[in-house]
Amino acid sequence: MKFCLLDADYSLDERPNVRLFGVDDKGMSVMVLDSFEPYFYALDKAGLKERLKKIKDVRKVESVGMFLGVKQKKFLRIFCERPSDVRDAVKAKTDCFEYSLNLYKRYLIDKKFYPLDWLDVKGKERKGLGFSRVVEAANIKKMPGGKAPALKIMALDIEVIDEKIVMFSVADNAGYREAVSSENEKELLERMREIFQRRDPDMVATYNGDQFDFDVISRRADANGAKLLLSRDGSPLYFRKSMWTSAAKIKGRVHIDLFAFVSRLMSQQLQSEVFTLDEVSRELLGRGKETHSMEQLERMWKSERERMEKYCLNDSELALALCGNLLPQIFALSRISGQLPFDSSRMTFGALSEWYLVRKAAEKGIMSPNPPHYAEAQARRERVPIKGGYVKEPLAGLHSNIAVFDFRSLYPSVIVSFNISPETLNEKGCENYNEVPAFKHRFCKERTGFVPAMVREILEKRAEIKKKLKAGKSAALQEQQQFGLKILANATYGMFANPNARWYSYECAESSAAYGRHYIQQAITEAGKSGFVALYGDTDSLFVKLPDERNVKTDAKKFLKRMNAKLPGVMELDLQGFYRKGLFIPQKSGNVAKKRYALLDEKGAVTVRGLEAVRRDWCDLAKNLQREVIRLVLEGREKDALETVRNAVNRVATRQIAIDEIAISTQLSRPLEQYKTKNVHSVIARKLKEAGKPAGEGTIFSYVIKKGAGSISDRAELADKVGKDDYDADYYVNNQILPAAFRILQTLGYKQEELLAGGLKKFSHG
DNA sequence: GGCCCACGGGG
DNA sequence: GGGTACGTGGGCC
Repeated sequence: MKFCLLDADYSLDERPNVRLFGVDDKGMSVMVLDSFEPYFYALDKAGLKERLKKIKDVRKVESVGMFLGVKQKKFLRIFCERPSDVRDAVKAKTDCFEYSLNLYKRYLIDKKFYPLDWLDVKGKERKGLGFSRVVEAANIKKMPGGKAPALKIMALDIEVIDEKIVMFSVADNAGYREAVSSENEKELLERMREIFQRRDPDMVATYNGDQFDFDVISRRADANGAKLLLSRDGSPLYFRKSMWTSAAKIKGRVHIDLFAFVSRLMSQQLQSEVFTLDEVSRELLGRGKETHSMEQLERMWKSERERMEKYCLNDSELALALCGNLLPQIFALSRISGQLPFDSSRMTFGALSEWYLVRKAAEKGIMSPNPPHYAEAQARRERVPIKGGYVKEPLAGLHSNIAVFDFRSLYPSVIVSFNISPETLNEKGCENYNEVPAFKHRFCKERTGFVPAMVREILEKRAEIKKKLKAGKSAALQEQQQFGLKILANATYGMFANPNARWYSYECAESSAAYGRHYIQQAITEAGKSGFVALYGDTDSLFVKLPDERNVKTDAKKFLKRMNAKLPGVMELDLQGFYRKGLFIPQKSGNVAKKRYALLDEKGAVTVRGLEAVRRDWCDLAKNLQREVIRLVLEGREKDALETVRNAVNRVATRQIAIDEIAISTQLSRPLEQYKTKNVHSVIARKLKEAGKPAGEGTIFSYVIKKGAGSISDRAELADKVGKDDYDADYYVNNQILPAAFRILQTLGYKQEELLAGGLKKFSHG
């Protein structure tokens, strides 16, 4: 039988088994069981073999030669059921390695299987669990090539009112659409189970399902005593928890949380810096969604259920449509890194890079360094922070006719060009070095280090693909591949700097950053010599304009050519784009204004970076106003921007405002007793509790500041209890509207009082 | 000015 | 496999 590999796990039930999940060439669901013995390595020291014989769990020992750093050494490969336990028994006497790899990861690495590979399996076939085909493998081998399989993909979205599920919707790629609502939660969950079993998707897509939908579903199923079997193997929904994330897993189906992927791995590629389903859909699909406040949804639930069902279904449809763009990218990343789509879509850059290196090291007979123990990781964390990229402070204000350059894969090309690797750092006996600017570190030139060799492979593959793309060959697939390669290459610097990483190296990270600073500064200097005004620079990018009205394009191209002739190794400066306008905005505290700007491109699209009034603790009125002001300023309509602000002030003062527009949402992060200071949260939590409403960790509410005496928190009231005549207009003008608008307009030299009609210094309607 | 607490996504 | 991130801003005292 041939099947396409999508997912894997392991069980130790009767004997160690790796379970492979996928679909066959007819799209039928497949589970393959393959026995696989766990093992780990120990440095072969005198007497170790004898001692191992006395340890009960040890089943088999093999001698192998592998590289430890640059030296060939003898190791023992020790087969046993629980590598971590056996390692504890021998670690005092010798160094142990690769004892903490999850069994399915070990298996995929050793077999050289990559996700999305087609595998040919021979063995005993039987029916079982919720799979169309179950095979106990006698032999599995990799097949050449093969297309992506036909997968059943289903998106899911839920609606919650008063912390209870009242509605859910699904949309699958066979055209099935359904929204189900009920006051009876148990019934709702039963319907969900039934739909999962009947539609039987291979993949389930959500938007923030890890932290929200499945978390709520799991808790509500418990609360209702409902058995919620969404999986194929009869196991319950479970969460793979890690430090600050948890990942919802449905055995036999691959749950992809699109938000987890977009916010971790795609964020830099997107124009938007807000990763709401609305914004991401707008950018990737060209269509967004209606957004509603919590209060609006509550009202809809009471009186417009059909409309709410439509709203809910639309969210599932958007998630499904996003799969069209994002799944191929996730698959490309999995094909390159060797990590399962479930994992690769949730990893950080650093983790991806590390697993890629683990795989490559195994291929080359190199022992992977161990991840640090807690104390070691803590010690690494306590070192002086590594000095990061160079930031050229922006010229605050509005500028026209802008060109943006950036180094193509700055850190990867630095790592390759200067051979930055833990083994080449200050290598003894080496006479030919690269010397790091302003540091004493030296990297041997005589032999290519492991990390630079791997990064070079990635960069070369990417260059090859880009060549093919230029030749016009099957663009979509190539685009996805080069995206995956780019992500992986860029991840390496972050891995050097990550205290939890196996190949962590303070010196390598410090050196990469030092070279990076050196070359961006050189680019800034050279741009100046070419007649440009440098507006802003950060780490690997440079924003420039010409001091006069000449068009920037021809000069930019000339400069690029000159600059690239000077750069060493594989380093290269790219033209990122041209912009009609750019607004650089100073920071509130401190005087460095990095990472805060808004750009208007030649097609009229606005990119905003680093502005804070996108958060739910700003009211909608202030958030929308800030966006509008940015857009108007970029379009050269300062007067209109000013007028818009004055209008908003006026509307607040004359109470022509819906409460929804000034409601501020926030979330309780702890139980009432644990609040040390009086603030909006503790005040509202007490009120909720007194009214017998939920007020625990995670409870979200909206509030409005009422007029009257006392502190702001004293005057906070739940939004649905405040009437139009009760809100504090002064607060909303002075603490929400003006700060949001002034943040932008002060860069153009306006004074706060100019935003108020009639030259008032401070707004007060009293 | 120092501390406390929140933001991110979802409803 | 996991021993809460990360940088920043508003409100309280």
